[in-house]
Amino acid sequence: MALVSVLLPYAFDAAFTYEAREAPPPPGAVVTVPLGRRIVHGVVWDDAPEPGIAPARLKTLHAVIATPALPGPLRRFIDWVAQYTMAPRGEVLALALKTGLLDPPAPRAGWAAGAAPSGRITATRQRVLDALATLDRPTTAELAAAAGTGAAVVRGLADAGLLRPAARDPSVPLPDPDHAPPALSAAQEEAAAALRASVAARRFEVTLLEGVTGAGKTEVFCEAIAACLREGRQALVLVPEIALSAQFAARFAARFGAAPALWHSGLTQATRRANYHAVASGAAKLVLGARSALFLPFADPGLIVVDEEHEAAYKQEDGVTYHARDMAVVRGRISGCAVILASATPSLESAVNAEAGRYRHITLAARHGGARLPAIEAIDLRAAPPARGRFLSPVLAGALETTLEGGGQAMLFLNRRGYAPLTLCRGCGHRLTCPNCTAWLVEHRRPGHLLCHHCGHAAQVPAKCPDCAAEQSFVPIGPGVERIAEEVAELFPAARTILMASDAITTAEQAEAALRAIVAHEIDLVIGTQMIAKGWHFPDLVLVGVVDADLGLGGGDLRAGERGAQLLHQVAGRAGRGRLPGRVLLQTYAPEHPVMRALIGNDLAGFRRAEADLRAPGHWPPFGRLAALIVSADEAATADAAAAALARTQPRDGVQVLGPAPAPFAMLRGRHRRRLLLRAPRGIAVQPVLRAWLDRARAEGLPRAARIDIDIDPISFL
DNA sequence: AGCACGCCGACT
DNA sequence: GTCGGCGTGCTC
Repeated sequence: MALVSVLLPYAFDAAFTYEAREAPPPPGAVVTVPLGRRIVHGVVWDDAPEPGIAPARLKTLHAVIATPALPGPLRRFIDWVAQYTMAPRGEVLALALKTGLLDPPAPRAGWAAGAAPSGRITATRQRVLDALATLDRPTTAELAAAAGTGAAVVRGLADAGLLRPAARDPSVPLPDPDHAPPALSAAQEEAAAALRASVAARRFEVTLLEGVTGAGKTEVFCEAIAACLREGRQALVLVPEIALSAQFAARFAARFGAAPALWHSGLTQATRRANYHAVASGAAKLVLGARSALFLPFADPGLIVVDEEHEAAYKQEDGVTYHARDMAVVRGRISGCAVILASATPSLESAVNAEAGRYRHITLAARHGGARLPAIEAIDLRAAPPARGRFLSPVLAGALETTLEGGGQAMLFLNRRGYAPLTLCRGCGHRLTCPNCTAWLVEHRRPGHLLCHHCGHAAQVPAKCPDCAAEQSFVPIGPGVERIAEEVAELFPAARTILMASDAITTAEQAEAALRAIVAHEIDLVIGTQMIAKGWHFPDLVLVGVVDADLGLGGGDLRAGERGAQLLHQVAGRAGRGRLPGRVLLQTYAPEHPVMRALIGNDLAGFRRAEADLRAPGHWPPFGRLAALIVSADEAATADAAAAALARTQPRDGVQVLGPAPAPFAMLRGRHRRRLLLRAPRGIAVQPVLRAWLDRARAEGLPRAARIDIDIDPISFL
C-alpha cells in the first residue's frame, strides 16, 4: 500500500506519514486524516514519506476534500517561510489553510428564462424579461433592480413559469485594464513603461518605486497592474493596514471599473470563502489585502505590489514572526513574478538593495499635477515655549489662527492616544503604572479611565495616592491627542474639529466617513495620531503642525531615527496636495537633530546615507543580520535562569551576542521577559547558529517553564 | 491545536 | 473515599 506525507496545520515541523488505500493524492491536495482520536485537515506535502513508521502507529488517510489544491509555489513558500522564521512548518501552513474556507461557496440562487410562455405579459413584466436577457442568471434583487421594479413582479413571473431557478457561481467582477487610464506626466509614463515591461517579462524582478508624497505612485503602479491584467494573470496589492484598503478599493474601482477582491481580517466568513475560492480558481484578477494575503493559493500570480513598503505594520509580531515586505519578495521569487515595493520614504533595507543592484530603482521626484512639496520649518520650543499647561507654541497657534481665519484647513499631528501619557502624584511623584506590564497607564478622558496600551488593563485614578496617601493629588503629565483637542477647543472655539485616533475610529466605515467630511471641508482642523499620517489625500489641507516632533527619536532603538524621519515625512506630505501650497511646522527641542535637518532640507536620501554610515561598521541591519531571543516566564527568577543558560552557551565564532537584558517592556501581560540579540555579518545564516545554540542551552539545563520566542530580523525591539 | 495522562485540593 | 484543577507530552 502507498504511503503519503501530510503536513498538518499545527505546530509540527515534520509531515506525518499515512497509508493511502487507493492511488495517493498528489501534493497540494487537501485531505482529512486521523490524528489521535480526531479527524483533522491537512495537505499532502512534497516530502518523501517516511518508510520506517511502525505499522501499529501508521494510520490510513481518511478522505480527499473537494477544494482547490495548494499550488506548488505556495507549498515551497510555506517551507521557505518556516525555515527562515524558524517556525514549525505546520504553523506556517496554518496561515494558509483555514478550515472554514475550504467548502466552495454556495451557488447563488438566480433566474433564467422559463420554458412555459404562459401568463399575461404586462409592461413591467416585459421590462423584467428584457433585463433578464442582458444578465447572467441574476438574483431576484439584481433582476428587480435592473428592471426598475420590485421583487413581487419577479416572484409573479416565476409563479407563472416564465422564470426558472438557475443557480450561479458567485461571480467576481472582472477588472478592465483599459477602463479609465489616467493622464500620466512624462515622468510617470516613463516609470509606468518600465513597470509594464517588468510585468510582461514574466519573471522575478523587484522594483523599488520611490516617489515623494503626492507624486502619483498609485497611478504608476496601476499601470503595472493593468499590464498584469492584460496578461490574464493575477495581481496582489498589499497595504500595511486595513484602514487604507477602503480608499484603495475605491481608486481601483475607478481605474479598472471593478472592485478588487479583498483579503483582511475584517471580512465576513462568507466573503472570505468566496474570495479564497476566486483567488484559487484564478477568477479574482486583482486582490487587495493585508499581509496574510501572501498565503492565498493564487492560481497564476503575475505581480505583487507592496505599498508603503517601509511600514513597520508589515512585521507580524506574534505567532510566526515574518516581515510581509521581505516575504512578498520571496513569494515573487518562488512564483517567478514581478514585485514592486512602493514608498515615499523607502526603508534603508530596500534602498541598500536598490543601490547594490539587487532591485531596480525608479524615482518620481516631483509632485503630480503641478503641486509643490510643502515648506517644512522647525519651531524651536526652547525659544518659543508653550504657555504653562499648554502644548502648542505661540508660533504654531498663530499659524493655525491665520490658516483658519483664511478659511484654510489644518492638521495637528501627535502620535499619542488618550489625554495624558503619564499620571503622577503631585505630593510624592508616584507614577501610575500597569500591574501586568512595565508601562505607564494612559489617561483616556473619553471613556474616562486609565488604560494600559499593551495589555488593555483599565483602572480609575485612585482618590488617594497608594504611596503617600495624599488625597486628590494625581495630575496628568504631557499631552495626548485628547488634550490637544481640548487646547484647540479653548483657542479656537469656532473651529470644526475632528479627532482621529484608533480608539475613536475603529472601522473602515468610520474612517471613510471621516475622510469624506474632511475632503468636503466640513472640518477645519484635523487632530490625530499615526492614523492620519498615511496615504490620505486632503486637497484643501494647507497647514500641518507636528506637536512633538522629538517623540520616538530617543530610546536607543536602532531604527528610531529612520522611523521618525519616515513618519514625519508622511505627515508633512499631507500638506499642500491640492492647488494651495502647504506649510509644515515641527515643534521640537532639537532642531539640529539629523532627522529635523533632513526634513527641513528635504534631503531624505542624505539622511539615509548618514544612517547607512552609522550602521555599516557595526554590521547592523541591513549590513548584517539580527535575531532576537525573547525569554519569557511567569516568574522573574525562571526568566533570569533561562537567560543565564542562554548566555552561558552563546555562540562565539563570527557572531556576537548582546544581552541578556530586560526586554524594553520587562514585564508584559503578566510575563517576565528578557532579551538576547544575535548579531551576525550579512553572509552568515543565523538559523543554524540559533538552532545549535538552543540545543546546547537545553542540554545545559534551560528551565522548561521558560518560553523562548525567536524573532528573525526584529524591527520593533519591544 | 486538542486531548490524553497524571498528581494534589474541596465535596456528594 | 471521589470529582476535578490544569501542567507536561504526544499525535503518523
